[in-house]
Amino acid sequence: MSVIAVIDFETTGISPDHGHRATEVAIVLVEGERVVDRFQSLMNAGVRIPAFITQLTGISNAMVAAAPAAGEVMRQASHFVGDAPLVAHNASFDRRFWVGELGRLGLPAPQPFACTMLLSRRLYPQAPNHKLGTLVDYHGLPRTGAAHRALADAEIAAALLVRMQEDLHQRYRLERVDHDVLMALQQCQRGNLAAALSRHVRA
DNA sequence: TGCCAGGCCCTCTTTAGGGCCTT
Repeated sequence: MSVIAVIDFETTGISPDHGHRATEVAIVLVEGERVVDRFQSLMNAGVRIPAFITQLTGISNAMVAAAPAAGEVMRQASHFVGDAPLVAHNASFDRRFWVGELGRLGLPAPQPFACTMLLSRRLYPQAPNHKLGTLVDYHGLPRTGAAHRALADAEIAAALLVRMQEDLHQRYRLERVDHDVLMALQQCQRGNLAAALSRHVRA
């Protein structure tokens, strides 16, 4: 059974192109409907954390100063993910930091990204909104830690992914819900889910 | 101190604009 890596970054801002850096990364490996492994670390990128980010995440300059260097952590994260495809909530954000931080080390970032926010918009258009915190309550998913910390958010995104896999399996009688199915669903037009998934339906 | 983005999606659209989502 294929493994999917669910990733979440905490950062100093929203744009690596403007010098913002990662402060924490967490990765949860999901196999089928089970979490089989976890990776989490603060990292020191040598930049100051704005006060409002500390207020949001609880991650302070002192915490990051005592953490391993960003390069060391990202090498470990890259090794941990390996060839597994990635999933994140609002993946365009985490993908930029994944590519940006690995790029600083001269490391490739070839993994395809699927996005639980885009998938949620497809699957649950009736949800109040598609923020991670809202979807936790909407689906009654367990909270495993403080929001806006990397591991807690990655665990929640992984639980959301499993819930989506279960719903896809039931709604569309899919043989298996792997990363290819998620990408097909993500890229299809709204209201056209069944057609997009037809080649994955059990005979 | 306050600001800095980008991809997706919807609609009073497509020769555009604005909301959502992430930190």
